[in-house]
Amino acid sequence: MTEKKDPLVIIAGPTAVGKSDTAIALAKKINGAVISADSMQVYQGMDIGTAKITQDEMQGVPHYLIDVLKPDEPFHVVCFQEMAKKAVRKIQKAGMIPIICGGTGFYIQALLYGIDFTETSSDPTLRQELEEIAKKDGPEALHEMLKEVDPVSAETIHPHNVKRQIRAIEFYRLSGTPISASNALERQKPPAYNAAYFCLTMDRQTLYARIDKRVDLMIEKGLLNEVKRLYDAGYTKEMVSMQGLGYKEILLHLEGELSFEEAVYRIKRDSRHFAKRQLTWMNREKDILWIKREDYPKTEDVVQYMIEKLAEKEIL
RNA sequence: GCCCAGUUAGCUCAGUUGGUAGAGCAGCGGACUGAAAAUCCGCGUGUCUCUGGUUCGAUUCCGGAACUGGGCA
Repeated sequence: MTEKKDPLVIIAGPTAVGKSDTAIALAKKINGAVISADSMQVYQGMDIGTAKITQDEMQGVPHYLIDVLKPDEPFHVVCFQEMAKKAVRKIQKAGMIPIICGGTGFYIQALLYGIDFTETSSDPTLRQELEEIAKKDGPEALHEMLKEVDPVSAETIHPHNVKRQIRAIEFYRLSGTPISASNALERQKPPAYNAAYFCLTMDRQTLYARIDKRVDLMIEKGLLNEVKRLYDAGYTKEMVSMQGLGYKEILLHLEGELSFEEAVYRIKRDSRHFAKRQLTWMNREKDILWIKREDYPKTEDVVQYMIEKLAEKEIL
């Protein structure tokens, strides 16, 4: 407790709950700058489907980690962590307060707790090999492999969850230690910042109605054309960016596998599922300050509440 | 008006040779530490449309009614 940790404001919550607006309103009040914690808004040319805020909407508030990559460039937690850390420092140097705003809980966790990913990297060739094994001999074959090198992970990771099994095996191959041991260690870390972790939420029905409406709006704004443009530019559904909600479905439609109607239906449905997953993640995060939109219908009320909390935590 | 077919979970439909029923989707819950808008897991009681009859017992068989869809007038 000798040195004081750097301040950090976090605004999280499910998709369509109103995070971006809140972040801008707060930033204007407290001289803040926004760092997007979003795995899709980093990509250029993906504006409508990610509900990315426009230059106008930013109202002069600086934004980081938006439009920084081309859709064929890789992006993942470690990229996020590095870039976000840098952005935090830069914002602090400018005498401003960093506001993390986004719905990717995993990313926020990685930054907040300073999870150490550096001891291993990733190995695309190995991943591919393991993927083939899963395809040929079934996911159970991978599970058998995992059991040998990391029985603890084999217990926790479901045999059908190919992605997580691959990562666990990869981790062991590269580091010589089981990922389960590393995770157990990392889990004990205290937050690396003096953070106020806000999570916006609202009644499920209202949220779902907002999601459906927002998807309709995306269609009106020309999501189809946006995806067509990306498709024509040669971006394919194998890319991480094109697995974003709204993109993968429209892509299937463009390739003739889905009617437009079905694509839209799926975007709405999967966005609802996504929102639920986001909430599940937040539910188990520690020290979250929940804000129910029913209790604070106006953005200015939310901001007012946040400022009170920030003062309590001596962030302001 | 007549003739067929249907009516079972929020939706689409199985099924019960008569012993009160189950899939997919939706919905709900959960996991997650270098793909995370990804990936994966768990959860199924509902007047079996209503109403008479046969039967120890009917959602199931028979009669009638209502509604829906199709055909003929």
